[in-house]
Amino acid sequence: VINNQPNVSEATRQKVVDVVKREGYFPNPAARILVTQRTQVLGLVISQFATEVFADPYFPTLFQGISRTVNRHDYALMLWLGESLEEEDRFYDRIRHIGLIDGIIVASAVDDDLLIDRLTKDNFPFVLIGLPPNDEANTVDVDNIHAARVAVEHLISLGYQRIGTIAGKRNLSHSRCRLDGYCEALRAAGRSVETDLIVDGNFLESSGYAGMTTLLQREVDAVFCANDGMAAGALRAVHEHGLRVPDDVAIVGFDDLPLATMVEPPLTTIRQPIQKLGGMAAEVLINLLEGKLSAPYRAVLPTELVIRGTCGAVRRTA
Amino acid sequence: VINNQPNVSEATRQKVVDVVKREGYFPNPAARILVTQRTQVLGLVISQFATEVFADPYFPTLFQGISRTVNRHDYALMLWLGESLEEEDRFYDRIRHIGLIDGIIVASAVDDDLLIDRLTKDNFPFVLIGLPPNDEANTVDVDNIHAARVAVEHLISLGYQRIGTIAGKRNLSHSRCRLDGYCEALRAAGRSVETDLIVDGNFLESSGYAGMTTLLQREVDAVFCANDGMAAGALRAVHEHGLRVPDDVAIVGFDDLPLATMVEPPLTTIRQPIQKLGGMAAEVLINLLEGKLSAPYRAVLPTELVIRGTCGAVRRTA
DNA sequence: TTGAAAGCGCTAACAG
DNA sequence: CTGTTAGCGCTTTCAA
Repeated sequence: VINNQPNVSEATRQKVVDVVKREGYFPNPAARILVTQRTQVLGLVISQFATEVFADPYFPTLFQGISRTVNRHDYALMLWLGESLEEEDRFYDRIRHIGLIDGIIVASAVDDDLLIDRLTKDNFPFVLIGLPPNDEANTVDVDNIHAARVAVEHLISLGYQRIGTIAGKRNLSHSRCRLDGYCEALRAAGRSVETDLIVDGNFLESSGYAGMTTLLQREVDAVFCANDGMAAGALRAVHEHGLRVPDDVAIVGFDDLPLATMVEPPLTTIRQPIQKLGGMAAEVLINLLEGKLSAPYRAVLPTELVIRGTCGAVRRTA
Repeated sequence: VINNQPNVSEATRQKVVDVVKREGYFPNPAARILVTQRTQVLGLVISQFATEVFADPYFPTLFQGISRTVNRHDYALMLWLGESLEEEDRFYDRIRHIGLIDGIIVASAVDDDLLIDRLTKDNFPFVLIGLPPNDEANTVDVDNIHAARVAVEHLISLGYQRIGTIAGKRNLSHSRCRLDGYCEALRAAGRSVETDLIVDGNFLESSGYAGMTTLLQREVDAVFCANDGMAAGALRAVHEHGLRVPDDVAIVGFDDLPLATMVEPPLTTIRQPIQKLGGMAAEVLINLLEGKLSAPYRAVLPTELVIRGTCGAVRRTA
């Protein structure tokens, strides 16, 4: 009766339901897990690297998307934040064997992530938010290359000449793709990619500030930042150098977080559907677990260029 | 052997350890839970109201503190984000009975939170981050009243005359305490509390902006904001009105989030040890569960006034 | 110090 | 359609 099986008479069902109500009965999940071998719990893993950017609203937004979907399917969600790298071994075992989980969402993996390797080798179900690291992995992502390309093409179409970029850490597929998109756009427009105009950041505001300080010396007139946080830092650097945005320097960000509308001028940026990305990851994982989808499954969500105030109108023609 | 019991010979122990290694054996957690009645899992609940402010770095920071402590004790962490209020009933049952958890950390409860009532009534172990809602509750918090008072006293000591405040939602103990502290400081200085100078916010940047816009019309020369996000909004409003900070208007925030140093001028604010707050909550809950602490347990963590650039030097004397 | 046995609360299979 | 039973993998107790 409890599990809504079809072959019970209405009378019996009613009787049982009554007793359940009266006694406040709940099935013991541990016993159920023991026999079904299913926990109805998903694990969400944020690897070590990400903890430094963890305060970025990107993650909470992702959580909300995941949580909503997980709740709707009557699953639960276990959270694992990576600690130091040395502990990764122990970390993996804990997640995998003590974790009581049916599958894992990996929210932010670096290249050659130990976790991904192990998961793949052990054939444990997981969905990665990012680029597929191997042929078997299930992934959910946006097309970062395309999105970045759109951003930079926007800059080009407005007539900017020396377009730099502040990239994220190179061991992240997101960062590399956005950088690739930047290069593609430049080449497609018949321009050369100057390595001088590519500086490294780490997604934090401070690194955007530092990166922009460098780029300003190299006389860029526009910059594409791999996320909004760095774009905000870049904006601050431009202002502190006594220059104006977008008159002297244009800026495009990536993410479209709330802060994009809080800075002055508001940020032109690429919107990615973060919440949906999380929801989709959870949805895919659950469907995979329930056999409604077969691995490897890949989903790509659309992005959108949001034009605000950091790029100005069309200005010069080359 | 597995559970490190004392009465096993070294030889046997070694033999077992070898086999475990070789076979890659892990005890089945469900079976263990079934018999021990302990899951070694903590639940972290963020109630419905908070989801709107969830992107504020406050929560990720709290998570990190909790997660670290939880990991160190070899516990795991289950995450529950509140959904719509109508669902609260179902939500409670899920957390409580399907949740596989030994205890709960409630990160942000509103007054008369259904969850708290139920937990208390059911005598289920939990730790609340905030003010004790009843005599039995275990809590971890900072002294918000005192902290707010220090903030406003700072403003008073610098000679500001018309000091307003942008408060958070009144159904949150944090908000009320910070407002109380504001009032206390004013009264202690022999000033009257003008209700005109108290405006309501919701912890979001936008509400700080709106609140400041109102307060500017009422000609404040200083404002205490219940969090840094609103302080950033207030700052934006002041700038857009063509006024300068701190020359025309002084601002004090609360939290000391990274953004405090990212705005211009950097924010004078109250620093609260968010990560420690989370760690302490987890620590207390675990100790409670393991009988090393007895309920009700209360911890109060210290805060600190961080002076930066939004309050200026001493200027006028009354 | 070790081995054997009971039982945690459930689901699934099968007999009535 | 309903009632009974075996067994999931562990911990705990008790006997050897």
